[in-house]
Amino acid sequence: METTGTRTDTCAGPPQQNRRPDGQDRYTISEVVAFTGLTAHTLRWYERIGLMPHIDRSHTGQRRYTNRDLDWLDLVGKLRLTGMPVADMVRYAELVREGDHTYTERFELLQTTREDVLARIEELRGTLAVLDRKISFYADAGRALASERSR
Amino acid sequence: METTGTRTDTCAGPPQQNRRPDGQDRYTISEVVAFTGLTAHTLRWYERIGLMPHIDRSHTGQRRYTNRDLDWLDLVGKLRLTGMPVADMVRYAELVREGDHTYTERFELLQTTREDVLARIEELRGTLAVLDRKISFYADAGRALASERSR
DNA sequence: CGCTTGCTTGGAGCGCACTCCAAGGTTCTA
DNA sequence: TAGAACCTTGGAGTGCGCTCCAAGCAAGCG
Repeated sequence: METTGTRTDTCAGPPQQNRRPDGQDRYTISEVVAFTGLTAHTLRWYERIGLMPHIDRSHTGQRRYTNRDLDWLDLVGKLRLTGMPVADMVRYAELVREGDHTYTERFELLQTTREDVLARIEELRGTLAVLDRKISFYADAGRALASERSR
Repeated sequence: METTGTRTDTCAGPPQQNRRPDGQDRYTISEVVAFTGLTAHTLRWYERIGLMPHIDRSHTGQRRYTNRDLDWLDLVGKLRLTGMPVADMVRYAELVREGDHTYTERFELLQTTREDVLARIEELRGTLAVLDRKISFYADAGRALASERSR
């Protein structure tokens, strides 16, 4: 049976530790599932579309992830939260693979993303203001109804 | 030809005015497209899935939106920005249609949404911190490379 | 009157990000 | 050494939120 989103009982949570020290960091896919909250399907899919660096294999061909891979997945998770399309993340991954001469392009991509995140936060603040107005309206209406009932 | 996302040249922008005063507020679908930035397809689809209140029709059956409808679409737009699923918005619309006795339920739904938005903002802040760290890393690397080149 | 533009409908299609399946090989535990 | 649990692959399927299509009616204009 495929282990799919098993015991991530509580929600996402902060970056899980329990990592092994560098040198003994050869995690199976299901360990990475436990670390990241992603499914094994998604991890393999990320690899297929070029979102992952080359992943080590055991002598029988099973994936063995490293601490570096986990770090990368942390970053991907963060970028995902910003709403960045997977295609853009793949672009970034390609730049990383291409080597040092892509530093400026990566820099620009990150800065654009940063601006997007700031804009998103502002949008959400605007929405929060609207929600707060509505909520206080309903709170007032609720109080009015309650005093109506108690009369 | 279907008018689809015509002259919303600049980006979303603040809530457009140019509304007509209440009483003469009978907008065609293409006017609402101009106001909201949504497509006519999307507006009809919103109606089909129950996300809109009943929309007035002209004597020949064409939609005539009111200022109230525009207000509702503004709210929907804000909620959409929070990532709230359309199904949840439909639920909220149903509660509104069902009348006053759903006040508490609406109140709770809005409060839950408010919490979600706050959590989203916090997530984005976390991502921003990561981005800033990476950006300053690349900025340093860029400077190092520049001084390398100038030697 | 014809022409263009806009609006109507139900239903089909699309892009994204997964999500799952089938069939088979591997690894761990008792 | 049996059996359960886990891993592999390519490709197909899913759910969401639109997005578009075809065929037809309606309104304004020269």
